[in-house]
Amino acid sequence: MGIQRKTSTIGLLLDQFKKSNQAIAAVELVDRLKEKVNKTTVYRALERLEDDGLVHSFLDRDGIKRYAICQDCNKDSHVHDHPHFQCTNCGKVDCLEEASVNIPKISGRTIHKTDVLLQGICETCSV
Amino acid sequence: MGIQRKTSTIGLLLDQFKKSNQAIAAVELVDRLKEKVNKTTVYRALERLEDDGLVHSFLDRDGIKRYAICQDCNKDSHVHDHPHFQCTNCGKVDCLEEASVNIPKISGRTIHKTDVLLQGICETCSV
DNA sequence: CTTACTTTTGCAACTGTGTTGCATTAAAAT
DNA sequence: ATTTTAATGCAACACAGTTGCAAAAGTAAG
Repeated sequence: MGIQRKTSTIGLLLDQFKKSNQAIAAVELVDRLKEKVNKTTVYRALERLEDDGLVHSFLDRDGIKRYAICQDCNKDSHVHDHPHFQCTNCGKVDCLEEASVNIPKISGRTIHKTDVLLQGICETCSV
Repeated sequence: MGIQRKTSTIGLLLDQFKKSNQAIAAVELVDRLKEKVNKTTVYRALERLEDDGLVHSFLDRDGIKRYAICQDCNKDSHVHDHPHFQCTNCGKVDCLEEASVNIPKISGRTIHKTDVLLQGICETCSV
């Protein structure tokens, strides 16, 4: 349904995304805002942000829902073909906007969505 | 820890995988065997099968754990770089053993595991 | 075939993420 | 200021998967 009203929850969430370029777990956002906003509200506000193309969501290696800022999306066009990277050491997740993954044609099947989750060691953890 | 004893649970599970080439949800297996085996036992037996390289597991679009037969794995070598395909209409999931996805090098990060979940319409549903 | 040893199982209770229904609050339009 | 309806809080729920522990069942040894 998208965002109809500018509420404080929406503002607080956008602030969180501005602080870093990482994909943040929904539970993490619930926790960060727990003094100010109810968890149901956080989940529902994230849905609205996603409907409007401001953020996109995906599941990480643990099946936990994560949200990250969108670069060039809006209410009508959401394209998220970029892979995501999760560090197996620190657990952080990044969008790899610059990397493109080539998906081969699969006979008999029509592909509409591609989810790529790469796992390994990030720069910070590889010292 | 792997399989130490040939139990009926292990046999029942392998039978299920022999029936089709699809990736079966753990909950689905629990349900199929619910008259014969306790759900905890199913989860633990699947773990053992995976340890021995007989099956591999991954999360589907809903974050549900699915298991599928391995082609050429064993206790020491598990390689599962093939993509998985989930039909958005019927929900079925297949291993695309033949398709290979090309993952670009990512500067500063070492990739150890690649999970690719393609979503779209399968042959049966596209009529 | 009996015994001893250890893996596997069943049960019950629990975790954790995410969802639902409903009454209340608060944007925003009139 | 009043009305409208989106957004919120709360409590209860849903559901996949896990844990601890006692009982059962493989397996090897005698």
